[in-house]
Amino acid sequence: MRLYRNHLQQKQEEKKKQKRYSAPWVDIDSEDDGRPRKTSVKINGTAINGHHKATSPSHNESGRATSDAPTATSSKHAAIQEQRLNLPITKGKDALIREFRENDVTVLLGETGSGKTTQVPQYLLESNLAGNDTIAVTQPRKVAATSLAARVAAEQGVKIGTLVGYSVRFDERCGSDTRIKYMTDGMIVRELMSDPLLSKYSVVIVDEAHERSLRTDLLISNLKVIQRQRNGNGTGENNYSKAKGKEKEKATNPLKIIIMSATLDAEKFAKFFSGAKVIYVQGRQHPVTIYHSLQSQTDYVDSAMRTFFQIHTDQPPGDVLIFLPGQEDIEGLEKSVELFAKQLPQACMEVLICTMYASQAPGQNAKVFNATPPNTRKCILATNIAETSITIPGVKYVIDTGKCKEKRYLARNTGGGFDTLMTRDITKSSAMQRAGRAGREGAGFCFRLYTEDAFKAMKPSAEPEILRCGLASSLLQLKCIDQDLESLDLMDEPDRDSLISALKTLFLLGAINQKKELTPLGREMAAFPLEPVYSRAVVASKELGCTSEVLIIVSVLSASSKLFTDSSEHRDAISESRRKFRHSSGDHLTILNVYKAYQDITKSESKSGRKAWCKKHFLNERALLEAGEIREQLVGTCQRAGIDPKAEGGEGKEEEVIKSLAHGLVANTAFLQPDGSYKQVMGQSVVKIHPSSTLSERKTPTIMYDELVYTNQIYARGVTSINKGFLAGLGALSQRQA
DNA sequence: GGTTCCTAG
Repeated sequence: MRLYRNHLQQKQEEKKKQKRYSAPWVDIDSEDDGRPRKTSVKINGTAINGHHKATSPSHNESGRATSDAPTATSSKHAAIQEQRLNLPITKGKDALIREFRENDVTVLLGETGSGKTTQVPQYLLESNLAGNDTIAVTQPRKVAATSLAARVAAEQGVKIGTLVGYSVRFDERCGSDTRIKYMTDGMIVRELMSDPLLSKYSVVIVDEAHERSLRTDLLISNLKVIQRQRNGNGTGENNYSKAKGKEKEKATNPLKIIIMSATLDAEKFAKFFSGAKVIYVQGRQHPVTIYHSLQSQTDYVDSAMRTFFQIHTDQPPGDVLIFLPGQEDIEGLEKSVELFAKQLPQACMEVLICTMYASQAPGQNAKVFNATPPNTRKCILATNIAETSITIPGVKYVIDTGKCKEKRYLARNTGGGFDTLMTRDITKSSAMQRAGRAGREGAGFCFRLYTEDAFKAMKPSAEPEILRCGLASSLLQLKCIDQDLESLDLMDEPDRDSLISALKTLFLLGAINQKKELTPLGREMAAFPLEPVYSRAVVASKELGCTSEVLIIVSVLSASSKLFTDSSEHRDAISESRRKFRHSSGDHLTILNVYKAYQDITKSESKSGRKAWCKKHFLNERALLEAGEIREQLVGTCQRAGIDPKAEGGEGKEEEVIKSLAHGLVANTAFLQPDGSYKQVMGQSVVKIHPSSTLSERKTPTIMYDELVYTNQIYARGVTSINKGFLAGLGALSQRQA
């Protein structure tokens, strides 16, 4: 395939002639016949099913299903049923049911669009394989859980929260009659703490297991143990009738496990469950023609731009999705595409640029879903958010830079104790997932800004999260159910250093003792859905009488969206506006000021007034709303734990708030050195206050911080000035010698 | 002078 290069670009490229690629792309996928592939269900390599009628894809698994209200008219219901029958998985229904009946553990390998996530729970229910208990279907993301539940409820013709329901943080739609329950993996891991055998569920379906989130991994390990306890010492044979005959206590109802994975790792799951059956279900995806660049492109932002204009000037209509590692590159590319688009000849289609990344305001993100205006091509610049979380309609072309950013925890005893955030090459499965985004609605094209050899050299799939992140929080949760990261049978064992780091953190906080045993304080802390450093602060605030303030601060810090919006464009206006909320002690009390100011506004202003106020002060209202929900939840936890959530230090008691936080952040402290940098109290690292902090550029003698992140340097984020004498009182200094 | 993506009765 040859790509047209226009005059404008040629001028631009003359300087970089040596970098140019003459015949830019190599076709590695010739399966471009414009027809959806035939579908089949294979069991252990054997296809047990034949051809499928070619139809347009009726719905996707990530589910844009909420519009199908359960009050559907009969014709609407009929339409839904027909869509159901046309799913690739439908022809394999009987074979699947047979397999589920015969096996306690099944690994279901299903491509996107196969319908496995919506159909399998219904098959189990309809064939009475779940007995009278509930079928749990876990998801790594909240949106997926809620929208899938809505879709399946519509298919069953019931209202959500009756036969079909969901359970995610802050939102539960379940009743006593709920038999199919979609939930986040975090939710079921929390349930383990009160019901270690998960006795409510007769089937647990772990979806998106290939993503290997920390919570999914912990769930899978626990399921293996639970199944052994509930089914007797099962050796792969069906223990259903055996267990039933015993009529022991209620918890002995048998458990079936279904692991659903998109690709590749299926054998690993099967092996983990001592040779469980693997079933393969093909999906429905339109063909995507993939092109690789002939030479590796070092300046991926620039070559993404050139590739976009090649498509734009040469290819038929269809939107373009460009994958970039982060906000900075997105903003940069946005500017240059804008600039070039203005100089296009009259005959060209217009270019509409949409940007999409998690920290962008929701309204801005939502713009990609607007219909593309006539004679216009959408150019969507996105991070990984468009890879799995969100499906954008209308995309026919994908440009893949092959880069992403990855967070990785560096253990304390290897000179770390902080997260690194680096741009790195993506994995094979990620590259395939990105390419697939071009084939959702019809045949598509993917342009990779890296060579075929570079693709071949990529790692097959991402490292599981358990090898990449801090473990203190999970370890504390496990300790509460008498388990341990060391003794638990895990698919991948975490790093020794990472484990020691987590133990050290919990010991410093007083959550475990020298014998690694859970302390009463640790149990108190574990009740809070917070990082241990923050639950420690909440517990400390009880004595210091300022729980109300600490809950606010900790809630804002735990929210997934950032409180302050950031854009290189209005940098000065932003810092000017922030001065109003600034507290001289640092970021934590500044957060408190912002939250209180917002609370005041809420009393007098309408919804739109609040929104305008946030916009004016460059605040992210979503963060404030989310913090409000978290705070409410924490108030409930406090009440159950016998902590008065309304206890307020009030005016003049700011010191108490800082002290409470310091109980949690003891290990996150540093001293000013003569050269203006900071040195960790515990650890050897030299750190710098992040430029976004109110304390950056100030010479504060002693600081505590929420976290360290290594990007270009080691930055401390969320910084507050702290009294050195008080720090010594917490034992932080003596720990240093130990 | 600068931040991928998720998530917790």
